[in-house]
Amino acid sequence: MPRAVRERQMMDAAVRTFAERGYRATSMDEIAELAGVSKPLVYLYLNSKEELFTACIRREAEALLTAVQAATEPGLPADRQLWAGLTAFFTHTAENPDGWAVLHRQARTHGEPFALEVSVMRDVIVDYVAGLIRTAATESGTPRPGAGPTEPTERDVAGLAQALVGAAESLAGWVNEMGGASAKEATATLMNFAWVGLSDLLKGERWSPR
Amino acid sequence: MPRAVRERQMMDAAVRTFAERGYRATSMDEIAELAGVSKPLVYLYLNSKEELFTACIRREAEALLTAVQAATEPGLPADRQLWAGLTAFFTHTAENPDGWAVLHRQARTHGEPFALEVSVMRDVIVDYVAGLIRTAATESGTPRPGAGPTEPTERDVAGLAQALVGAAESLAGWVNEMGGASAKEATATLMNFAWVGLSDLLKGERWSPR
Amino acid sequence: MPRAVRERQMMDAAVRTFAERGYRATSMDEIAELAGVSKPLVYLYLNSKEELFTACIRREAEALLTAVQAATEPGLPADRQLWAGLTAFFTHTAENPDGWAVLHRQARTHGEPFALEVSVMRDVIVDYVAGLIRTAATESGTPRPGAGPTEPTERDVAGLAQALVGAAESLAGWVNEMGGASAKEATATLMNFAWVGLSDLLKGERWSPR
Amino acid sequence: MPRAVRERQMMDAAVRTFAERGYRATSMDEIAELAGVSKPLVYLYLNSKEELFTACIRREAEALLTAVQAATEPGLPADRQLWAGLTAFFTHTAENPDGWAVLHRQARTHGEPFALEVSVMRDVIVDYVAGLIRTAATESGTPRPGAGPTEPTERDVAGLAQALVGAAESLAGWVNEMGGASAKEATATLMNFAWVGLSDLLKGERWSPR
DNA sequence: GATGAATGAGGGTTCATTCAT
DNA sequence: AATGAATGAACCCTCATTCAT
Repeated sequence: MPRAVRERQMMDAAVRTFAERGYRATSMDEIAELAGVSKPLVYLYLNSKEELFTACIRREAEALLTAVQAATEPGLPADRQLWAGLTAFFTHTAENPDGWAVLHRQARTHGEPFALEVSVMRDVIVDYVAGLIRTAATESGTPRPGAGPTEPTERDVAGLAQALVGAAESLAGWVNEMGGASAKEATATLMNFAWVGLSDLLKGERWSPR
Repeated sequence: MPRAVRERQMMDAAVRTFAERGYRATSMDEIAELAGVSKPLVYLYLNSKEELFTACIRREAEALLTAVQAATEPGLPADRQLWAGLTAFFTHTAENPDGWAVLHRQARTHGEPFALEVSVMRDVIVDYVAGLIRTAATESGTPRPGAGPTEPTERDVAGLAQALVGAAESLAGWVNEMGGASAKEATATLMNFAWVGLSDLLKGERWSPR
Repeated sequence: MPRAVRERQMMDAAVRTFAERGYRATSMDEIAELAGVSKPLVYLYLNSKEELFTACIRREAEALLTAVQAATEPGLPADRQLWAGLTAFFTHTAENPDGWAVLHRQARTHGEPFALEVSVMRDVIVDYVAGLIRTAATESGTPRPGAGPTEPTERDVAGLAQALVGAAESLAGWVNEMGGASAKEATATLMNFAWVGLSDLLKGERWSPR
Repeated sequence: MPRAVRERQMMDAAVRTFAERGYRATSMDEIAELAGVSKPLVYLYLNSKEELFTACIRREAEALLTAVQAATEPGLPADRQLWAGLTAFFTHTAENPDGWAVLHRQARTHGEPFALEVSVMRDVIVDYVAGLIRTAATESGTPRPGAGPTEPTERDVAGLAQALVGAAESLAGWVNEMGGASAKEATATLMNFAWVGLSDLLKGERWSPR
């Protein structure tokens, strides 16, 4: 059996087990057995538990990023791009619950080396979303006359992007657990929730205490 | 030294270490050393690693819930309540980053017994937020004439609450990491992001593709 | 509460626990709790686990020996003495199953220091029984004319005594476990089994293969 | 080195150490060192201390039973069968003192799971002996005229078998300790002690107090 | 006379990792 | 290309024992 195939089997087994049990609670024996190979072979191909976990993170991160990027077409207006990206995101995480668990739960909980790996990908996404928000601000045309400052600060944009991504992550987990809610539904919820408010925000409306 | 004091020392050490390393990667030796006691004493007072972790989760969950509940006054309008709750939430998590890490990252990643513990608390919060949204829908008065259906379905409300809480959780991490943003800023970001859009949503505006 | 009483409570608890769990599996905590005192008090009175176990062995050995010796009257014929002794033995072990378990099972299984203690008592009994057998040989009068050598060798006597005591010990356990069989029944069984054959033996009868 | 060989080495070491120190006082380190392997290997092959101990008990019980059964020929008269069995028993226990110690002392002292294991074997033997006694009763021909009831009750037979086996067990220890007495001598002692009296017993003679 | 507080030491078990084949 | 055999190190937990009060 060619090496590439074997490697994929091992990583599939690893992702599944890491997702279920967590990094520390997963033993190399478990992975080897689930992959149907002997333990030394796992070491021969993937060197160590740490490298194996890192490889899993990278593979799943890349798969997720690719799925999202493939769904967005640069030419479209910002809201359409966000809509497409969210749909792809919810679809992919629903189809790859283990990969998503590894990225979202496991990688971020087991110390710097791994958290960093996924943090990079997350920053790429957050930056991308921030870009969409900025574009939307530009597209939104003239602010309502007499309204407050329209241009959100960089810090505002960063916070908004952060919040939007966080909300999406949270919904992804919810969709997986509750079942029922399709990727489309989740996307609609989030777009309504965020975009409608966002557009008002860009027109200068603000909420403030009292 | 009296037992109660020692116990608190141990749990402080435990929360800190669990937050940093994760449940499995934390050794009882580490906790004992950080608490300045011998390992058997930890067992004498807290019985087992599992019980210790559970005790940490419960303590931190209670502290967070108490902080949030103490900040909200039932009489106020929904948006003011949400604002007060969010402020308390961001303040508390910023002041207790380790406790927050245990609740948000560690407890949910290490198997049923622990995840359940924190899931209960989260559900309480999500339900509370859903209640606020429902109240807001009632308070919001007459819908814009000619607009679509105003009353959001139960499922909508649940999704919105889920997304809002998820966004808040995500921002809590961001606040902690980035440092600069104060609890007030984070609250403002989130209120603007969510509430402004929410009110439009309640008036019947919807975002839809195309 | 006077020291003597406390000490007896502790040793009662110790005998019971040692009998049930064995020496190693019994913890000082268990004994202290069952005795209703604090652990340091046990150490104050009985110094160490080893000394405590030894004290238990000695107390129970003495009680058993005393019970057996009190039952036998030196003036009687050998068979009556043996009968009286066996009755006392079965009665005492049935009434003190824990003490008997400590002597017969635990003390002999947990290494030299303890095994020796009980071995001494056992040797006293075996020697006493051997004496009875020797007396019986003398009392038995003239051997059947033409028969083989009547006087059993010292080694024979020792072996017989050993076997008799072993049989008694085995029956004691059986009586305790099966219940039902009273001390009298056990004694009768053993006397019939051993003494009848013994008297023939002394008359020169022997069993031999072929 | 092949697994089967290693396993036997480990069990040999285990039997020896358990016999000397007892179950609880024996550490897996000790066994591993005596077997000349590392501790993890012991666990890899034998799973746990408990299973290891059980395996030892089973192996030794089987070996003893096999030795005794191989020595007895079903066709022979009862006394010859008993003689052959006893000889085999004393020979085997003298040649395997550690195995005998594990069965007779350790297994019966360390709680239900183990005691049961050896209790089964002992019951097989006691039943077998009881069968021999019953056969002897039948073979013994006409009772002495005018004597009391010849047929011993079932309870009598059980008690006699119990006593005989107990005596044998006790003598086995004595043989091992004293060294000098060979298996043949021990057998002779016991046959004289028990069988001669037994035959009189079957003829209706009884011992009774006074 | 009695105890709450505390620990050094050791035992059962698991695991990531390597080597000879 | 693949594995059976083997281990150093670490972890959870328990226990006999002491001291200050």
